[in-house]
Amino acid sequence: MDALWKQGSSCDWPAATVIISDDDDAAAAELLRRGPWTVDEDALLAGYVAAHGEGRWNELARAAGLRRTGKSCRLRWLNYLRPGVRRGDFTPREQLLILDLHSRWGNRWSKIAAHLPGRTDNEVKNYWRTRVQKHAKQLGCDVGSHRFHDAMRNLWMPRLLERIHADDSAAAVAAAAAADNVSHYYSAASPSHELLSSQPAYGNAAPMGNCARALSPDASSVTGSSWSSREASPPSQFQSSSCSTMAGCSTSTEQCQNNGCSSATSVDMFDKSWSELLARANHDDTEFGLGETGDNWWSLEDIWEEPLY
DNA sequence: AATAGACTCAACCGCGAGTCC
DNA sequence: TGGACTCGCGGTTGAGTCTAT
Repeated sequence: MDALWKQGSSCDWPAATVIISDDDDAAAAELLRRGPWTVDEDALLAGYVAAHGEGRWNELARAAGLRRTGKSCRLRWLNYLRPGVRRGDFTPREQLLILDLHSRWGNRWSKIAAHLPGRTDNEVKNYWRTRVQKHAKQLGCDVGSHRFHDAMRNLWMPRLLERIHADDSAAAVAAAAAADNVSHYYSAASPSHELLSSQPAYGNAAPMGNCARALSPDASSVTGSSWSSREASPPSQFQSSSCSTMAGCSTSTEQCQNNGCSSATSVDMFDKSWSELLARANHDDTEFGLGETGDNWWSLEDIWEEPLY
């Protein structure tokens, strides 16, 4: 379609792009808006869906008086207006789950997003393309390569686990202090999953410890081995990490940063430490455990043996 | 302060599958 | 059976924002 694009300055809608069809007769009826949605359009769409429900998007668009395609309405509703849509940075738990599920299913964004309550396939896809592929580029390899998968398993995922443990530990300590009952938490010598069980449930998701299992029907087909399933401790590059202990990261943001960790307020905590870890791995002549894993991909279940809640 | 390049993410596009007539 | 239509998915784009120089 050789459509003519212009800014819709003459219509009563806020400035936006409209399509004028080449067909003169249809032009008047084919004024379709594109580009960012306005508040009015959002209200119109949300109100109509609330009253009549989802589905039949083309018909809905016409009936609601929206100068949008049904496709556009559906996308706007699902990715933005739908109740329960979560916005903002991905938490370390979500990042870890994305890495794991992508290793199983590949670019099945909607399937992956279905296991991240409130997240859309578009968000997951964007996260992968911007964050993950950026790291692959830094490594000079493809995201589908063994090298990158091993880097994720041996560098990225343990780092995320550290962060999750640190955050949860700090939160637990804070909660205990607030209750003026700190000694109870330390003297109980409780395993982490008991400690963390006091944490509020994340969204509507199942607890992550169970999540990796419950949400992975084909988990049995994943046969990859990893350091945690064969060793009692992480690879050397992580044992030597200045931030390899929970205490190293949980005491304070400042200390964490001084120790070489990313800020506790930085959700994509690996961004700032990627180069550092990469350099360390190269210095240690580490090939990301490629030889140890053979042809098998890593699995979240391999490195996440104890429930986090 | 200005500019260029990098990055993010909302939105669009094309295509295949499913449904209806 | 097959054509029209709808839906949903994955890939791509580009405007706005951020960051480095």
